[in-house]
Amino acid sequence: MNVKSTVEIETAANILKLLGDKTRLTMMKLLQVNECCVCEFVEIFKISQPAISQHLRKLRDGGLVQETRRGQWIHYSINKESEHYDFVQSLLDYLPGQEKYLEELAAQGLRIICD
Amino acid sequence: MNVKSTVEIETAANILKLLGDKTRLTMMKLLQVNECCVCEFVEIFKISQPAISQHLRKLRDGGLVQETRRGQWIHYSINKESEHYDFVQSLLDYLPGQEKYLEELAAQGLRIICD
DNA sequence: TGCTTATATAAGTATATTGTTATAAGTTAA
DNA sequence: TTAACTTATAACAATATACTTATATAAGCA
Repeated sequence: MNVKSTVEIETAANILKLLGDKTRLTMMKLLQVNECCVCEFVEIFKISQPAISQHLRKLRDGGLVQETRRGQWIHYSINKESEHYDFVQSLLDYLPGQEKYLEELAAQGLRIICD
Repeated sequence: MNVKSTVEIETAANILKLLGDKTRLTMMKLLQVNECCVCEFVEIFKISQPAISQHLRKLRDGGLVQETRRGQWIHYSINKESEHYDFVQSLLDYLPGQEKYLEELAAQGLRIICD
């Protein structure tokens, strides 16, 4: 195992605050293994589209995710270039997979509409 | 390496929210290697004694730390029996040691007053 | 162009969080 | 018992957070 990098306390606290919300944490766990379209998050979570957008903005402002526009859709993915990628991944590795949400979408035929 | 236990998303979000505060995160990092008296935290952080007490209560209610009374002093330590001990430790391992605070106390002769 | 769809931003509100000061409760010792 | 000391709790205020609805922006298409 490589030497573990350290994260300054204040920086770490900010990251943990971002992840200390059920919606954002679930988003991050989904993004750990799948790129997701905003419209998918809107289907998955029981909150409004602006609320989704605001959560994603926080994650993006914190450098944890990045966005890619594909036509009229915007896909979010983990920012692998983040200075704190290892730290975040090690946290996410403790969480159970949240693929159930994607499977539900697939069952409803909603998974592919923005691919 | 042993199989990693998983922490339910909601539980993890609650723990991360607890740790997503600079004061509490620093407390936890200190407790990772030292038992600390409330009075030491009061010296270390630039907030009132009740504010310290309220942070410690949150950590205790979350099961992350435990208290031991020693005469009129109360010492806090990491709760090694916590179901989420590994998860929390793995986070703390990414943070730089905060011994500087204890060294400052020692330099002022305040480290031993409640031992 | 104008219409539809996807996403972001603005503004407002309810609640949560983090601090404060005042006070209570528990321990020690005169 | 009374006084001094340590810590916790209560009450409150300021600020932050996470929603909501309304609206703006951007892309795709008839």
